[in-house]
Amino acid sequence: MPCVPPAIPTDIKPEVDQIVEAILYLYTESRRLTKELARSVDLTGPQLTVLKMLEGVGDLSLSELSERIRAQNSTVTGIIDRMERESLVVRARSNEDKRVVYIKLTDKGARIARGIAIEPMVVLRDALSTLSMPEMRDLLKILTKIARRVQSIVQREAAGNGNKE
Amino acid sequence: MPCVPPAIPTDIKPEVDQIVEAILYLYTESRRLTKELARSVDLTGPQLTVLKMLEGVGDLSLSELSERIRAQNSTVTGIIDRMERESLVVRARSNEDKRVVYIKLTDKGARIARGIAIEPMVVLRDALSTLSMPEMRDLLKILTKIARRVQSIVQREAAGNGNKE
DNA sequence: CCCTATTATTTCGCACGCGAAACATCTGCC
DNA sequence: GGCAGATGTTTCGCGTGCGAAATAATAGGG
Repeated sequence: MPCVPPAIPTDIKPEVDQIVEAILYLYTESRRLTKELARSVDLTGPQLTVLKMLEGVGDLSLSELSERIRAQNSTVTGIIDRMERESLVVRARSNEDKRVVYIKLTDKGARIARGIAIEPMVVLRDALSTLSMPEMRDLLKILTKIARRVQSIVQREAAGNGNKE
Repeated sequence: MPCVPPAIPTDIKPEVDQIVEAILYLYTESRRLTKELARSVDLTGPQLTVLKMLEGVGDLSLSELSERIRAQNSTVTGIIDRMERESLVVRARSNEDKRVVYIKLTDKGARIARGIAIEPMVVLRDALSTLSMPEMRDLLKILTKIARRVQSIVQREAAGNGNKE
């Protein structure tokens, strides 16, 4: 029989399940809606995210972009390929370091970005903004706590995989 | 400047952003980790989810399954194709209604499901279970509130698209 | 200066994930 | 009984999304 370290205590299981369920719902539904809205301006969800990101913070290298939208480089390469095909962005090789590629909005891309009122995860944002300030702070505090805990687990995991001498 | 109907009030924007950021982090990181763990038993993330679901609630039609794992039928068809290829599940046409297909675990599938201690979204579950009971209740209450709000927006959206005559 | 390790990006193969259209079956209504 | 519309599933095409390997360029030690 395999080793089973964590195993969630049964007395809190229902609450945990419900919370997970709620987070899954919020994430998938918001994502779906955003995608649908993006489609009305001929963009995909990730493309909208990239467009808005570049509009907000300016040119980014492909790695910086991947990190910010939480995707692998190989994924972003594909997204940028398709956006370049649509003339929404261009790739510009850096002069200082010829390995890095900067992604820049074209005029067309910038124009479209300006014209779009849709932010990624709109529905979630709208729903959140109906909360009272104390609720919002409570929520943020608890989520931050969970995130820190997840982060520590992730790091431990990563370390475990790395040290395979 | 274009018309921007919803536009989140600027005074709460930073909080909203941080909350969205946190939820995105929790979701993507948990998903990634689960996928990685699933890989150690030669399953993908969705396949693990399906396996555990069938183990927990028994046979399901393809539609029921899609609904429960929050995916389109066409997506689940593909997942089941691959799982059938690996002899983890079988399709069984219903006798009462020959349109519906029941997905059943094979012996092999059931055995593997029993042997796996990994639940979908493990990391998130583990992190959640470190919260105090009041924190958990607060969190659930607020998330439920948000989810209801999202749901009402989604429904309004759906109605708007349906009535197109 | 050169060789090696590192870093940035791309390529490849595969598994989702979706919407639209096709297909099969069922239901109700005549 | 027959047919029109509804329902369950699959097919198709396309866009992510990932990890591993390939490629290109830089940095650092000798």
